Amino acid sequence: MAETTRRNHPYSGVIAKLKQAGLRPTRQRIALAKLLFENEDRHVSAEDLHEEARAASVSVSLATIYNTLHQFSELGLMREVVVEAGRSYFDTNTDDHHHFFHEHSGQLEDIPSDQINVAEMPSAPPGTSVSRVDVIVRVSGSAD
Amino acid sequence: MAETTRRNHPYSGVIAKLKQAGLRPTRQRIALAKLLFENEDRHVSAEDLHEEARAASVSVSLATIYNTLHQFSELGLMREVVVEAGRSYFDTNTDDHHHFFHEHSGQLEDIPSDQINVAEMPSAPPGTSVSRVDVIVRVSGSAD
DNA sequence: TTCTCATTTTAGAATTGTTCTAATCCATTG
DNA sequence: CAATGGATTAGAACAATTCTAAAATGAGAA
Ligand SMILES: [Mn+2]
Ligand SMILES: [Mn+2]
Ligand SMILES: [Zn+2]
Ligand SMILES: [Zn+2]
Repeated sequence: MAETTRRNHPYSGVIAKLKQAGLRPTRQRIALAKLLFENEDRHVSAEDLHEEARAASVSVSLATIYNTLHQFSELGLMREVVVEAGRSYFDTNTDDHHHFFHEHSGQLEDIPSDQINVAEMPSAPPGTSVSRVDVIVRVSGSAD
Repeated sequence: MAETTRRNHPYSGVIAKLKQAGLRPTRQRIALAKLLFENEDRHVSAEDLHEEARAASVSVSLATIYNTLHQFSELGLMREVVVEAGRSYFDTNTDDHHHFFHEHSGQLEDIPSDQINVAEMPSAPPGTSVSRVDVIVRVSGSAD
């Protein structure tokens, strides 16, 4: 169905997604959503996406890139991942999963949640509740 | 022995530590090492430590705070922990352990490694080796 | 001791990633 | 269409960190 829809009306996939999330399908949001969601799952920084938009001749300001990434994240369409001080990554994979972080390249790689198992978690400190558990496996090239 | 040494020569503890690490025991490094290592394990940001030094009437520039935290980390005297984009924390606990991150206060709290168990780790991607595994349990106050 | 020199520290400028502002633009609705 | 509230934007502002190059200082030699 998503297939058919996409073939007949090239934009309706992301437009529907945006509307469902309660966001106006503006030119910029549609273009960014296409870049983000009509490909494989990705991990992008704001600059990455800005550059990618430019490369695709989509004119969007950096402020809008940030606005959009934050809105998409708040609405659960994607999520923010922090691995390096001073730079945020945004992840289009919203499934429960973890990450390899390649220290030399700065790339993130998914670890599906069934390939890792965090057991014997201590209980959350009094008065708090767990909002998320992140496992980051930092790897470096063997040549390093 | 550390006890006796410390009683007789108040600075020799950290001085020895610095020398052993191959660092000249300068006034600034001695003062910062005392603040960092002669108390319980801590998680500090550069600004935190700068402020703490000022409070203790130790005159140290912010540049030196950064230099020192990085040197100490590179030499294995402490380690850097990244939980929020845009701010680094430095951890005086060099044991293998993980963290609760209190989202409301920005505080880190240790989880001893025997209280958590990361099992069934996938093997590192070809050509890489694991340099570290970080588990961050993000918690928010139940009132949030 | 004093001298010497490499190491360290420093103030302030520069850089980086991100957020803010307030003017303009545009999607939606009637 | 016209009205209007939300969205976008350029550029300024901001916060954390790094850089620079000049001044200070620790440590060993004389
Ligand atoms: Mn990047
Ligand atoms: Mn702090
Ligand atoms: Zn991911
Ligand atoms: Zn810790």
